[in-house]
Amino acid sequence: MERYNFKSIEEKWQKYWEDKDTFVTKLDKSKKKFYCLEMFPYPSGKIHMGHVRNYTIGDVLSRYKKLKGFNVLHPMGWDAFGMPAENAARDNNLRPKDWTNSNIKNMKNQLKKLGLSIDWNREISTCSEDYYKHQQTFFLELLEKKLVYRKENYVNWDPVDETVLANEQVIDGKGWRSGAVVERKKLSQWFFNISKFSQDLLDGLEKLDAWPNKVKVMQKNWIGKSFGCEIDFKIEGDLPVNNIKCFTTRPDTLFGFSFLAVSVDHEISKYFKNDIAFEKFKDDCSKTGTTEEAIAVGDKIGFRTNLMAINPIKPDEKVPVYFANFVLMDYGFGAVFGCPAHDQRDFDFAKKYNLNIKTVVRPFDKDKSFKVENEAYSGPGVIINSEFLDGLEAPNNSVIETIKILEKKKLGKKQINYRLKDWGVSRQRYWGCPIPIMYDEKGTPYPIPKSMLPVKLPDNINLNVNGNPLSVKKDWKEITIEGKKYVRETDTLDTFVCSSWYYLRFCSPNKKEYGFDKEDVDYWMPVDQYIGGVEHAILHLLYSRFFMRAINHENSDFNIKEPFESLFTQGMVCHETYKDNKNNWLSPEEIEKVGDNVVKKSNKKEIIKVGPSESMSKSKKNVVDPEFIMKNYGADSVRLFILSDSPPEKDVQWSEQGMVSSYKFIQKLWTLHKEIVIKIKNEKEEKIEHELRKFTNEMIAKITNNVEKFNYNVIVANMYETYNYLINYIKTNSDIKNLEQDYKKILICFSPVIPHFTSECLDDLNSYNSQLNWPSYDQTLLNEKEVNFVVQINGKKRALLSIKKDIEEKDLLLIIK
RNA sequence: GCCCUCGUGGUGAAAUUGGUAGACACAAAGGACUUAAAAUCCUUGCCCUUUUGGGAGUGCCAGUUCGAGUCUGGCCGAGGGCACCA
Repeated sequence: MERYNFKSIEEKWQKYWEDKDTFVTKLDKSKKKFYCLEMFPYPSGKIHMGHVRNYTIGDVLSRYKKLKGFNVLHPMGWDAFGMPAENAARDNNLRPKDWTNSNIKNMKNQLKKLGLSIDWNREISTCSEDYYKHQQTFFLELLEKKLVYRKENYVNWDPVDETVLANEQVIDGKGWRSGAVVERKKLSQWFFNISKFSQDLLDGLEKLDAWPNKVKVMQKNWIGKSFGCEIDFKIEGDLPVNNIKCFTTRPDTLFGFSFLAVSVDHEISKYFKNDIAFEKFKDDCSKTGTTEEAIAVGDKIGFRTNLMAINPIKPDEKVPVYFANFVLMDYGFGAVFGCPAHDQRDFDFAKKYNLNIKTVVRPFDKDKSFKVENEAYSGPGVIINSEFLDGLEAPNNSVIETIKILEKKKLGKKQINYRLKDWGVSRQRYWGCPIPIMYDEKGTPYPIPKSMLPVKLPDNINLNVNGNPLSVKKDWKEITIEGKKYVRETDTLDTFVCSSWYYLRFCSPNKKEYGFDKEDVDYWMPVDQYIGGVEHAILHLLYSRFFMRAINHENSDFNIKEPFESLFTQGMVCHETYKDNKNNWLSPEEIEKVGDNVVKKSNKKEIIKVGPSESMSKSKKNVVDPEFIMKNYGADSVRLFILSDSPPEKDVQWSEQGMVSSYKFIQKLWTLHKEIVIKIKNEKEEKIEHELRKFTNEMIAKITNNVEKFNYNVIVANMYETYNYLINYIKTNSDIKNLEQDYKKILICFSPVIPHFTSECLDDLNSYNSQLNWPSYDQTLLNEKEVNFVVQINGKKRALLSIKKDIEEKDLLLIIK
C-alpha cells in the first residue's frame, strides 16, 4: 500500500487553491456574508504555535461557513510597526522597513504552508504608506471632532525603551516590554478622548451577547464606573485656598469626617514648593515600593498642612488637611474626604496620625452603641450618630438621600466617575505612524494639510541616537509651507492605533482615497467572528470599540458601533519546561526520555528537572517550531493535533506523542480511503444501506453541532470515531451498497480540519470541485424508531430495553412489569 | 482585599444541556506477531465475585427531583483578572 505523501499532496492543493483564486472574495449582495477575522500577527520573523492554533481555529470556521454557502471574508495582515523592528535594525545595521518586510515574506510563506483559506489579495501591512496615510486622515478627522487633544501631564516613562507607556502598558510598575521600572516624567502628549465614550462603551457591553463574559467583566472593571457625589469643602488657613473639591461614593458617612487628604500633585501643592519638609515627604512617597501590590498594602503616610477643612453639614466642625501618598491625582479631584470608621484606608491613616474615628453606620445585627474599633466597617447597615440622616439604610438608601439633601443645600451634587482615562497615543519612537502635525515658531500646533498626506517616514535614519531618531533628523523635521517655517511633530502613534481600525481596511484594502469604502463596510461589517488571545481583552479590544465610535461620531450615515459581533478567545499552547543541574533552561530537542528519567541528549547521563507545563516562550526554551513540525508531519497533521485534546478556549499541552499519533491517524485514514475506493469500484447496485446511512447522518449532525459551538476537540474525536466505525464496517460487510455517497459526505465534514487530505480523497473519487456543500442531515432519521430505553427504579439501572420510540405509555409499563 | 472562572480515571478530556458517567486520545500493564527490537493489532483499567453478576463513584456536606457531573445553598481547593479608584 502506498503511503500518504503529505508533502507533494499539500503542495499540490495549496498551488491549486492559489491558481484558481479559491479563497478570493468579492462583494456579492446576493449572498449572505460571513466575516471571520483572527488577530493579525506582529511580524517577528517566524510563526509560533500560538499562531498555528489561532489561525487553524479561524480556518476551520471559515471553511465550514464557505461550505455552508456564505460569502466568506477571511483576510490576513501584519501589525508591522513597533519597537522590535527598530531594535533589531539597530543591532544588525539594517533598516526597520527591510527587517519587517523580510519577516513578513517569511511568515507569509509559513502561513501558506498551513493551508489557510485566506484571501491574500487583501493582505495589508500597517507600516506601508497605503495604510498609514489613511490613519493620518483619521487622526485629523478626530482632531476636527475634538476627540484628539494635546496636553502636558505626567506620563509613564520607560527609561530603557525611552518612550511613554499607556497606563495599560505598565504592569506592576514596570514597562510591559522592557520590564524596566517606570518613571514619572512631564511631557506634552497627544490624547484620544476615549473617556468621552465611557458610558457608551459600558452600555455597549450589554449587547455583546457573543463575547466571553470574562472579557466583558474585565472591560467593565477597567471602565470602572462609580456613582457618588461631588462635595466642595470650605478651607480655612493662612494660604489663599478657599475650597477643595472631593469625590465620594459615601456622602452618607459625612458625619464621620475626620480629615481631608489630597494628592501631592494637587494644585494646592504649589504653595509648598519651597517647603523642604514637604519635598522630602514627596520623595518618600515615590519610594514606598515598586510593585502595585506593595503600594496597596504599604504604609499610609501623610504630611499635615496648617489648613483646616469645614464639614459642610456641621460648620462648627473643622478637621485637618493632609497630603497623603494614597490619594491619586488622576482620579476624581485628587482629593478625598476621610471617614476612618467606614473605609479601611482612612482607618489605617487615622490610627497612624491619631485622628478621630467616629462610627456612623451600624451593622443590622448591632445596636446604636456599636463602635468601630479594630478595623473599618464598610458593610451594609443603618446610619447612626448623624443627626438628620439617622435611621437610613446604608448604603443604598442613605447615599441617595444624602445626595438629595446636599443638592438642596447646594453643598454638593450627584456625580458619576469613571476610572477610564484618556488614551495617550504619542510615542517617542521612529518606527510608527507619524503624527500629521506641525508647529510654528511659537510652538503652536497645526494639522498638516490633508492634501500633503501621507507624512512619510524617512527611510534613511540614524538609529544610534538616544531617544527618538526623528527628533534629530533635521532635513525631515523642518518644513516650509507658503514661505512659513514649521517643525514636524516627531512623535509617532502608539501601534495600538494601527490595530484599532485594520478590520475596516480589510473590507476595502485597495481603496486609494480613504481608509475604507462605505459600500464595502456596509456589506462586510461587523466582523462576525473575531478570534484571538485573551491578553488583548482590554487594550486592543477597548481601543477598537472606541475607534468605531469615534468614526461614527458626528457621522450620520455611518451606523456601526461594535466592530466585533462575537469574540472567541483561544487558550495558549503550553509545553513542559526543562532545566539542567546548573539551572539552565533546555529546549525539548536537548532532552531525551530514558525509562522514568529525563536526561540530557548530549551525554545521556545528566538528569534533567522537568518543570510544569507553561505557555511556550523563548526565554524558557520550551518552544516547538511549527516549520519543523510541518516539514516532518505535514500541515494537516499539525492542524489535527493542535485542535485535539483540549477545547480551543483552554490551554493545550503540546506533546510529541500526540503529534505523532495525529500523523499516524492521517496515514491510517489514507489506508482506509484506498480500501473504500476499491469497495466503491466493486459496488453493483444502488440500494440504501440503512445502518451506514444512520451512522453518517448522526455523525453529520454531531460534527455540524460541534463546529457551530467551537467544540473543535470533539470534532477530532468524532473523526476518530468515524474511522473506528468505518474500518470495522468494511471488514464485516463484504458487499456494501451506497458507500460512495456517504463517504463523500464524511470527507466534506472532515475537510475544515484536514483540507489537503480530503481534497485529495475527493479528487480520487472525481468529486472535488469548488461547488461542494456542507452535507445536511435528516432530523427524522436521528429520532430513530428503535431506541435504548433504560429502566430505572430509584435511580438504579434495572433493565435495558430496545423499544419503539412512539410506543404508548401503558404498553411500555406492561413490558417493564 | 475585591471580581470572574473552574473542580470528572495515571493524563488531556467527552456527556445531544436533568436521563446508561468516563466517548475520543495520550500514558501504563498484559498478550499476539517476530530470533529480537521497532512497527502493528488485541485485552485490561475502582471494590466484591472464578464467571454470570453486584456495589461504590464526577472536590466535600446538605437540598430539589422518579432520576443530579448537570439545578439550589453552604464549605474546601485551584486558576485568572483588578488592586490605595475615594
